[in-house]
Amino acid sequence: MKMSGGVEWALHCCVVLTGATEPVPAARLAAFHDVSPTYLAKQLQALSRAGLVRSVQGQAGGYQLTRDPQAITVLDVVEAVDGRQSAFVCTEIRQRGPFAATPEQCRVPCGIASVMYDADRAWRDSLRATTIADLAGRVGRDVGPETLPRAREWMAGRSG
Amino acid sequence: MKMSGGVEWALHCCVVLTGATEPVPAARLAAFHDVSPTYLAKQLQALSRAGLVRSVQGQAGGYQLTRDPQAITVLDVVEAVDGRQSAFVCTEIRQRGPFAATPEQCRVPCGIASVMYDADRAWRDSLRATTIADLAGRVGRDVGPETLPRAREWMAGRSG
DNA sequence: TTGTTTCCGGACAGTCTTTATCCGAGTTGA
DNA sequence: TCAACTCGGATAAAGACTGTCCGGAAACAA
Ligand code: SF4
Ligand code: SF4
Repeated sequence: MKMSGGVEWALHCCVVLTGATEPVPAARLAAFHDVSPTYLAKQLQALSRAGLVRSVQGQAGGYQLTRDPQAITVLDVVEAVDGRQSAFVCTEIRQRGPFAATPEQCRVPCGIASVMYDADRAWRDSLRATTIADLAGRVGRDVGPETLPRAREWMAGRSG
Repeated sequence: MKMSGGVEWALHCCVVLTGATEPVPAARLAAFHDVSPTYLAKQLQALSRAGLVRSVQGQAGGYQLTRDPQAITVLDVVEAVDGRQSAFVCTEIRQRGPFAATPEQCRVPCGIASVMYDADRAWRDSLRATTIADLAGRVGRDVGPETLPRAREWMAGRSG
């Protein structure tokens, strides 16, 4: 029951991209967070596949958000990186053993699976309620008002 | 983001133990579900450590619930087997890189972590809303009214 | 055109958690 | 007393996650 650590990286990258006006290279994002550049690239590719960020190739290329930060939820990022399926996977053990249920009795998910899926839905609903814009606003408030412009400037610059 | 498969086994065992009047050996429970006896034993040990079931040793030993099934929630079982900590673990990457936050700024969890913890709380609340008794009732309804007494009889018997 | 910068995708080790198994300690019942 | 049966924790095998690498393709500048 452990979520992929890359989710945290991806969320941080999305927040940082909120304040960027030009495409930001993956290497720059990795240097900003001091994490493995190659592994972060993998997470960014997942985001790109999900359509959350657009990848611009070429000399001034990099990544940028495809839509308004207000239209991207935390759930979108989590599902893009960590997968879309429920944490609970039913092994259908009720169809095994001496008192196995018949396949016709297993048309509908049993009570155990239902409870698990309901909980998973509640989890996802909670994540869907917050957008990247909300996160960016809160992070900006936490870190102080003068840091964000400096970070934005560092992103645009050549070396840091 | 995958939950331990043993959670499903443990929940099934708790439901089965609902209708047992004497201690049921782990081997019997394993045979009932046709799963690895030794590995199931490990899950039962976790349940025992959490105080959900009582282990009776000796010749007629086995496992039995410690309290009323109505007083055991699904969350209790999940936390006993799969652990009690949140799926999201913060790596504190905000303290790394050229724009690292100072430790005094990191007294409180940031917005990203807060959202994750809130979602985790919603998940746990949802699991806490259902008890083992509810599950047993629903499973009994799904599987038909005549199966449960037969299963109970099989549990008490010697071989089968 | 040519060269540089950048992303993309898959193939490849290292590391950690999950899965599965074994044998000894302890208890019950005869 | 004795024997049989049980749980319990320590011990290997398997798989998933983490991290790395390289060749290819696309865009831009000279
Ligand atoms: S009873 Fe529910 S949890 Fe168990 S195998 Fe069937 S669907 Fe899965
Ligand atoms: S900003 Fe939040 S998620 Fe990121 S390292 Fe800090 S506490 Fe963790």
